Amino acid sequence: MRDTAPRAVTAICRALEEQIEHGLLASGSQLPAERKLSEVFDTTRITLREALSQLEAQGLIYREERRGWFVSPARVAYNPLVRTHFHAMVAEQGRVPATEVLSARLMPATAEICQLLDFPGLSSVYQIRRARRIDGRLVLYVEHYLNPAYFPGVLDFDLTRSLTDLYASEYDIHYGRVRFDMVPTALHTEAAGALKVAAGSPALRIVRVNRDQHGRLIDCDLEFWRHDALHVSVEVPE
Amino acid sequence: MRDTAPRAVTAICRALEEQIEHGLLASGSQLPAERKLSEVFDTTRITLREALSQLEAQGLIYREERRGWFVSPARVAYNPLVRTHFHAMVAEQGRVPATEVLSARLMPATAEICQLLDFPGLSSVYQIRRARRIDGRLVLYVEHYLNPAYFPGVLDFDLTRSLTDLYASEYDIHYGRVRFDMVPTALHTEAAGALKVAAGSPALRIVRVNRDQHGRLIDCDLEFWRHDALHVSVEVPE
DNA sequence: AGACGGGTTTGGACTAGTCCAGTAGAGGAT
DNA sequence: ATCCTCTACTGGACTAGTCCAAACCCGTCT
Repeated sequence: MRDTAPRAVTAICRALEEQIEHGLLASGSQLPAERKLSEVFDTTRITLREALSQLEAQGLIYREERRGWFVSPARVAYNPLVRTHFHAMVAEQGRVPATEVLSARLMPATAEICQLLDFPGLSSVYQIRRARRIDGRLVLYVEHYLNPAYFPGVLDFDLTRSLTDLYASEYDIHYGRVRFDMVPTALHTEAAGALKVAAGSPALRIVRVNRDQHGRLIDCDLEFWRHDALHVSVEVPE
Repeated sequence: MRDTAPRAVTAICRALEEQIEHGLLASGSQLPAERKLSEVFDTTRITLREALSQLEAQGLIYREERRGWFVSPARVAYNPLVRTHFHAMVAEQGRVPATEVLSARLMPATAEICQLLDFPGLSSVYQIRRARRIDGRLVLYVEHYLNPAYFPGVLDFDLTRSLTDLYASEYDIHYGRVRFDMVPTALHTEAAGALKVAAGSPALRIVRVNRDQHGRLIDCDLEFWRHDALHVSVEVPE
């Protein structure tokens, strides 16, 4: 019984999965409109959208707000143990990185940031908000919080660059110990807006707390990755 | 305009979030029925369910098939760099672990397993399927694949135990290098069934490939975690 | 006490629409 | 050629239901 009549949503998912796997729908290409698809599968748009959401959760397809559905490109590998940065990491994997600065300012640190950077209450921090792309697709929203004591005048530099490079060349500060915390969750409104996707889409939240070569807490990053854009790869030595 | 009339789904999410954060809905407790909630918020069940799905994506609540919605308990920390196992890890964090064996057998290795374990085609492997709980809640579905050459007769032991311990005490084999690959995705039908949740719910897929003290590939695990059950914590030394 | 049975309640799945708000492209004015 | 406006089309949000099957509770029969 179950095999002869699987639920409609499952059937639609399978059909689309198959098309994608067999390359009939190329990576990055757009799917037909929801209304078209609901006709093709002879169902309502609600049911069809349920199926699309499921494929989105799997990471097979993604949507752009009011533009349509697209086949997800391959994920990039993210290795927290390898000391690198976004541009180098993406380029190494044969993809094209891009960064844009959304805002950069000195602001009062939130309670969360105070805790992460071991600040007393009512401290100030530099906040840099950036959005990053892979092959033109927005995949990452980051908030960087820098300890102003170590980076005077940092806002005057070109913040499109890798901060790793900037720290090294301008302040002679290099990353030492790093702590990562990765949480599968959903995008909050602000991150969703920056990535031009619906709030509540699945995401991977990565909190990085960085120390320099002297063990001092220098900055932390709050990253929100599109959940289908990466896979985390860790090689643990003996 | 946007602030005076946020969309209904967002409003419902906020209301529920607030209740949960302020402890009015205790961790693990059940929410009222969908029909009740849709009355409370004066909307349809579809809209209400949309809101619940969003909170589920965030990891704030979770559902049990045909039983209802519950407030998610706290996540456990998963540190790939610390050589430990499920039971020890969970117990250390003051939670109660449990394991059940779903099946255990010798079977032909799939193409994927052959690749991971560096087997030639048409090889055999031991497959052990298990489901694991934290505080009674099903959170993890695992498939272990063991190289039969190194673990003769392994199926005769109590497979509820930690395999790490079993390897050490019965075969004098200890974990050496380990490779992790973590992918945010959705549960496939089989894993969903074992965890008693809807297929397609968000999940974290972790593939572990393990070597022993001599550098030999001994086994690999395909893990499917409920996405709201864990956060991955990595401490990178200098 | 324990097994069975039947009704109630719950979520699961789906139909058939409406109205709204951005996007993008065609065509005309400059 | 460039800019702009207008429009068709896209997804986003939502309403108002129906039917089904599993889970649960409770009472009865053994």
